[in-house]
Amino acid sequence: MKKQDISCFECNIRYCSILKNCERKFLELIDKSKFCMTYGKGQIVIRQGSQIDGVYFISSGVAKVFVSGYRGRPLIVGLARAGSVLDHTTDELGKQQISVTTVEETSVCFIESKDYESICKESSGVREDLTKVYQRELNQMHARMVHLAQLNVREKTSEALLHIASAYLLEQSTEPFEVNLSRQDIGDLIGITKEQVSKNLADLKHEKVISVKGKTLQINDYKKLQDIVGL
Amino acid sequence: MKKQDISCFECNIRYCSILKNCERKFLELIDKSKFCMTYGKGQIVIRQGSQIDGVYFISSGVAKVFVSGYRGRPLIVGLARAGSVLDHTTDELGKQQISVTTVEETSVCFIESKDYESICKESSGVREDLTKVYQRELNQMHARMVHLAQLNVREKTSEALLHIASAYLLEQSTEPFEVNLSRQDIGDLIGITKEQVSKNLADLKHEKVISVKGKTLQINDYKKLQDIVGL
DNA sequence: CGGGTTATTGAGGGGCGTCAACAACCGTGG
DNA sequence: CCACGGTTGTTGACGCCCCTCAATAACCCG
Repeated sequence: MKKQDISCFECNIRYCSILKNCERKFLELIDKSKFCMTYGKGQIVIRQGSQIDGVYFISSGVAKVFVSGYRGRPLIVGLARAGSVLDHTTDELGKQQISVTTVEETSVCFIESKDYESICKESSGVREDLTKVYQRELNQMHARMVHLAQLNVREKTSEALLHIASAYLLEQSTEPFEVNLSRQDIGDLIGITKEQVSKNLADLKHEKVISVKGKTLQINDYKKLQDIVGL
Repeated sequence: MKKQDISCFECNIRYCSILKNCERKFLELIDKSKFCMTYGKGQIVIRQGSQIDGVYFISSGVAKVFVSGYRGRPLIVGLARAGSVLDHTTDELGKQQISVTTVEETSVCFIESKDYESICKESSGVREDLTKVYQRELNQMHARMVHLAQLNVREKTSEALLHIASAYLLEQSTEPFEVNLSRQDIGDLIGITKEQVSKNLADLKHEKVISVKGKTLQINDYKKLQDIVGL
């Protein structure tokens, strides 16, 4: 983990993050109080149970956000990518309720809660965007709950692939891309075993829906994947 | 559904809802712009896809909050009870993303989004509580996702019972109480079939953990249920 | 190149969904 | 009040999906 400050005004996610409508004077405040860090792949950004209270912005890279589950298995509740914000992730006592580890090299910015809250209080731009983020997050979580509850493993595998693609690629690109997630990780995204992931990826490969070679993945047929997931 | 206004100042949930720290002048505003309604059991409060944009407060009763799922099965994402708030339940276009139907006779208050937002903007008390509500909600959803993903049906049944009890009872009361949820509903709370609910309730009954007679349910041993759920 | 992790594939078995038959319950109308 | 049809709940048989375990292969890093 190395520290390297970038100006908020030149940040690549300035216009796609939750701060896109942040007024200039507040962005200046954030710029002064923030910490920027870059983590190598596989490093811990947040550890569940720790007491750091604040907000993290992901400015590049991909990280897995997970909670500890049963019998030693985590559940990956989502993949964070450039533009994602990790907010309100603590309980009432300020203890982190999630863990975050990087999958790629990723850069994050951190603002302490008190600084962030004072800005939220003042800035209607930030507040409105925050509201929308919540709305989307809530609806996404509901969708994922349905997937976890009702899909079979083939459908779950397809769902996981779509989730991964949306974290790694813009739109529905059919470009090959390198994924540093293990089969176990993919399984933990959707609550199935690594063996089932292997088998179902093999199936989808034979059906030419995807191509897999080593860690590179390529999605040839988004429509088919969406059809499998259904709804 | 019948309309019947109650003053916010005399409302039974005034001090346990999200408005508990709402300043007097804002509560006056809410009091003027709100609509109070009482629904009989089994009535629709919100229909997924409808365009009503605003916030609902539950002042009494119990309602199921659900999203449509696969193969005609809904997933009940939670039970709302007195003090619950249904907020940010629409997508960007203002379409409701959840359905809510009453299980008991329940009273709700409704405030239009624009009124609500102007109050959020002004009232730091409301805003802070809202933040905490989000925090809790998010963490609860994560917990439920883990349950959906990783528990077996016996554990899921126990989890559902704890969920129901917390919606119907104060603390961990061992009083019998009447539940108007069908076995199917209980199954839809946690993604299992009604038959499995039946079987597992019978098991728990034989183990004296619960008592069931008709629609009345009694939880004798909370600790045991929590042990079964584990973690 | 070699040891350790990760991926693949198959065999086996059990958990749980599906189906079906029957019982209990509920509101309605005779 | 009982009759009765419709809904809901209970229980069992069956079978398949998917988890577990294991053996082998592929990969990765020093």
